[in-house]
Amino acid sequence: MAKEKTIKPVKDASAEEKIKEAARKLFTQKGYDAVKTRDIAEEAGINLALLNYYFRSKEKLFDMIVIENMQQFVQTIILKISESNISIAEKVEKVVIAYIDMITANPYLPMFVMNQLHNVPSELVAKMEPVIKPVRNNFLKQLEEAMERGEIAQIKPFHFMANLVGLTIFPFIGKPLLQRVSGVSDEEFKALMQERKKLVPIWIKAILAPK
Amino acid sequence: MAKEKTIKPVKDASAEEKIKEAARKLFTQKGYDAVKTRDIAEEAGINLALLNYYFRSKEKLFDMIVIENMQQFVQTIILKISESNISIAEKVEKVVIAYIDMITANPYLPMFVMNQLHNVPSELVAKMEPVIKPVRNNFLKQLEEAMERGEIAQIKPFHFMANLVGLTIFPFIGKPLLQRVSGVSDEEFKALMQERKKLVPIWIKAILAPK
DNA sequence: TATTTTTTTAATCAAATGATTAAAAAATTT
DNA sequence: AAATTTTTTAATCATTTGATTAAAAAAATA
Repeated sequence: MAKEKTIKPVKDASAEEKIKEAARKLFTQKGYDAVKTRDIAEEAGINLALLNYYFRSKEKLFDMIVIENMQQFVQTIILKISESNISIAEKVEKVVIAYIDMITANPYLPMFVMNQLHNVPSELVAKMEPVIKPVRNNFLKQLEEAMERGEIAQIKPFHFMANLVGLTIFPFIGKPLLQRVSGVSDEEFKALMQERKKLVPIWIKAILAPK
Repeated sequence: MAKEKTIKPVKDASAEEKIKEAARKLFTQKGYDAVKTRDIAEEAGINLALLNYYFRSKEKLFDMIVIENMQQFVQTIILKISESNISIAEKVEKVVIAYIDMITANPYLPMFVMNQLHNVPSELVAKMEPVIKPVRNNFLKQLEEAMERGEIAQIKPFHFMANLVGLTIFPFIGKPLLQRVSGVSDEEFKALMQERKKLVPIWIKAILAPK
C-alpha cells in the first residue's frame, strides 16, 4: 500500500499505466470472466504481484475500465447533441461521423458497452444520469418543435434514437454476421463504414420526411 | 458411460432434457465463462455428476447450445427470404415480423449470437454456410433486378442488410441503452417493438425510394 | 422377482485462479 | 551516500471449478 505522503503519491505512470492499458485492451475485447489476472500481467509485461499492489483487485481494475469505456461511449453523442443553434439534420450528421470515427478506432467498444448494460442493471449507468438528463431533455424539445413546425414527420423519440443508433452503431456489432452474409472483407467493411457517414444522414432524412 | 445396448440407449428425456434446458437458459443469458457447471446442475435440479454422465463436458454442452441458438437465429431470416414469388417489400415485411416475434420470445438470443460470432472466427458458422449461400445468392439476384427495373434506388446489398437488421434487431441489443436514454418502461418497450413491425418496412421503403 | 438401467450421494482430484507475503533488487529522491 | 519508493522474484494460500470415481438407492425392464 502506498503510504501517505506529504506531497503526492507520485505515480510514475510507468508500470501502473501499463497495467491499466493491458487491462483495458483485454477486458474490452473479452469481458470480465474470460480475462485472467495473469493474462493482464503478461500483456502488460509486469508480474502478477504488481497488479494487486496498484489496484487492490481484479474487480476494482475492471470497474475502472467499465466507467472509462462507458464515458467515452456516451461522451461521443453528448458532445454533438448538446451543441446549440444547430439543426437536427446537422446534429445527425455530426453524431454519425463522430460515432463511426470513434468506433473505427475502438472496434470492441460497442459490444463491450452493450454487454455491460445488459449485465449491470443500473449502478454505474445511474452515475452518469445527471449528465445525460439535461442533454436529453434539451434534444427532445428540439425534436418536438421540429415536428410541430412540420419540418419532420411525427415520430416517437424512442424510434428516432433507435433508428439513429441502429443504423450507425449496429453494423459494428453485427460485423461478423454482416460480413459473412454479404461476403465482405475487412478492407471493404472499413470503406463501407466510411460511406455510411454520408448515407445514414440521408436515410434518416428519408425516414423523417414529412408526408 | 452408457454401455452398448442391443436395442437403444433409452433416453428418458427426463434428466437429460432438464440439464439441456437449464444449460440453454443460463448459457444464452450469461455466456460460457460466467456459467459454472454447478449452476447448471442446480438450475436443472439434478446433481453435478449427472451432467458429466450425459454430456461429457461443459464445452460439449455449450457447443450444442451454440449450434441450436445459431440455427434458430438464421432460420428465421432464411425461411422468409427464400420464399419465392414474393416481392422484396413483402419479404421485408415478413422478415421484420418474424424477427420481432422470435426475439420477443427469446430476448437473450441476439446478444448471445453476436457475442459468439465475435468470439469464434468461423468454425461453427462455416457449417451453415452451404445452407445460407444459395438463399443469399437468390436474394441478391432479386435485389439487383429490382434496382435495374428502377423499382428501388441503387443500394449496395451490404447496406441493405445492415439497415434491415440494424432497424429490426438492434433495438433488442440496445434495449438497456435505449430505455435509459428515452425513459421507457419494459411494458412500453414491448409495445414499441410491436409498432416497429409496421414502421420498419415503411422506413425501409423510404430508404429505398427511387429518386 | 431378478436384472438392468438410471439417478443420487458423497468424497475426492487436479488444475486454474485471485490474492498475499516476505525478501531482495532496482530506481528514485532526499 | 543514505533513505525511500518502486518493482521483481518466488513461494504460498484458499477457493473455485471442471471432472471423476465408487457405492448405494431408486426406477424401469425383463
